[in-house]
Amino acid sequence: MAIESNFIKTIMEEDLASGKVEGIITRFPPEPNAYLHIGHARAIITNFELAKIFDGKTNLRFDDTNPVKEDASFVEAIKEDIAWLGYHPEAIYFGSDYFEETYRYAVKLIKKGLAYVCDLSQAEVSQYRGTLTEPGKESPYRNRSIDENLALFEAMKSGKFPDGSKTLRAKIDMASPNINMRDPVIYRIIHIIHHNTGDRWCIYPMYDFAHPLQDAIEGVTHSLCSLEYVDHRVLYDWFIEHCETPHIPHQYEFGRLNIPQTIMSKRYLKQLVDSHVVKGYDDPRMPTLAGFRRRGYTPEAIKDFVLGTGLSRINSTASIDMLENALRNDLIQATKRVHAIIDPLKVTITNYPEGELETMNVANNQDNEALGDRTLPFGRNLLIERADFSPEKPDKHWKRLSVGLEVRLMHAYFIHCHDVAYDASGQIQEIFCTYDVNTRSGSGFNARKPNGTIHFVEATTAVPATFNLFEPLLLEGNEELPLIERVNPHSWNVAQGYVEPALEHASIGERFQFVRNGYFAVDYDTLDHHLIFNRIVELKAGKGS
RNA sequence: UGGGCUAUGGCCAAGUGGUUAAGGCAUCGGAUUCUGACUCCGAGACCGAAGGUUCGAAUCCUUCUAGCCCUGCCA
Repeated sequence: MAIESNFIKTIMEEDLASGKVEGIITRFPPEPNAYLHIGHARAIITNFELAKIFDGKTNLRFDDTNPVKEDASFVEAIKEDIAWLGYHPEAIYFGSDYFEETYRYAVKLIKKGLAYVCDLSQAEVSQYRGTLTEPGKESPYRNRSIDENLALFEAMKSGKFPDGSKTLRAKIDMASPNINMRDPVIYRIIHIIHHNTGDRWCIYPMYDFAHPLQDAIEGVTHSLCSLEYVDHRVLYDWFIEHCETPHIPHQYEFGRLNIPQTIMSKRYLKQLVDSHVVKGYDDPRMPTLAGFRRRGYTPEAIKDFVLGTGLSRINSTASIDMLENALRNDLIQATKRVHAIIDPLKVTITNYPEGELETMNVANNQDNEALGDRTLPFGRNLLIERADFSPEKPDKHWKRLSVGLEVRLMHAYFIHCHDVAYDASGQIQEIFCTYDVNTRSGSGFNARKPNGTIHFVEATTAVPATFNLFEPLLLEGNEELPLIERVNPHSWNVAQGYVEPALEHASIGERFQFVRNGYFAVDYDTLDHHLIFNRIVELKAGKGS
């Protein structure tokens, strides 16, 4: 799927046409303080796809200007997720690579009388800032001389002052209705080891100051970000203008993409991991890209979802159906369609000779010859899905097996049920059927129509398997409750069942359509010849079910 | 009257003055089917509200309403 038309694409086309820019350069700038989640996919895909359309470039830039929150381990995880999505950045940068340059721009602002060292405490700065409806007051340190500011800033840089004792602030307008313009702090003192620059620096630029400069340094033409930065754009432009960067980038904002009941906040994701509600950021129930990957989602599906969802200046909430539909669309042509019985019910074919077995040759995917074919055993002892049998036909829409009814076993024969055995507790233990030799799959038999088609597995050759039927972690219930209590506690259900022998050597990560049971992927934790499958997504329900 | 952003069918979303307002998801009918899957037909909005400009407006203007963002030395 290609990117749909959207307002940013239009802007780029116009900029190119008018000669405002010569080429498109975008960037994806994550802060390395958590794993990427499905919400980030929109930003990643938008930046890369847009640049691709115009034969431009996209950088990956780690926005690491706050060493107290960031960690090198996240850098690797983020790189991996982006590569998984199929994107290869033109270059990988760190905001911290530009600390020297950023510092020089700060000095430049001081020299122009546009920045000053402020001794106000954090609380005082907050007080002086005013409120949403009242203007702020100017800092008493606002009019220090340029020389004094230069000396003080130099001293800040060389570690003469403790954390929080001083800041460098841009001198703009304490009465601005836009609070971001009320002399924003642009440098703060933090004595800590930075994951990239070690102890070389003890002053760190703020996002608002660093980001436009990073964009300028890299030659970014269209700096895309989310809606909450709209109010920051004037500041962005102010820094670009007054720092007189050789290159002038522009910021454009778009809305975030949410999924209902899904946790889309780094803070909460961290909480789930730290509290062991999940087994890690890549737990298959997590809405992280790593979680989706582990669960068996394909990057193509995520891309199609994001692209199909479009882009606008609205924070939108796309239904999970869209994501699942994108996944099914990808999987339906890419996966082998095989048989698995998740909740087995014994079937004995009473007129089939004991001890005999025959095999059916079946295509792995009737719509994709490239997937080859396999053999499927058939014999006297079979297993079918418990839900595919009812002692009596429940209603006229029933298209499965009942006593007195005949159904087709997919890729095999018609069977007719004539008896049911119950155990002591009244549960159905086993059913007895006869088969019709003339109805063998592929024989072209069409003398009569079966009541439906169900799938099966031959009991003596079937391979035991464990099915993880988990649901993604969803938030439910009272929004007042703590997050941990709102997470669906039964999100990981396990079933023991069987798969056909062809799957015995399935490889980790391989995906299948289990006919009538949905799509599954072989999980990482394959144990002792015992296959484990994660359910990725269910088949569409269809009418009457 | 702090500032900013947004408002198109259940959910996304094209559309930037001119035929019956694209498309996807979901839903509901129907056909087909060796998966009740897939596929294939068919069905739905007068564009937040009210005015106004215009021969003509979802697209321009006015007013109103609703939602979201902003008072980190976070990003």
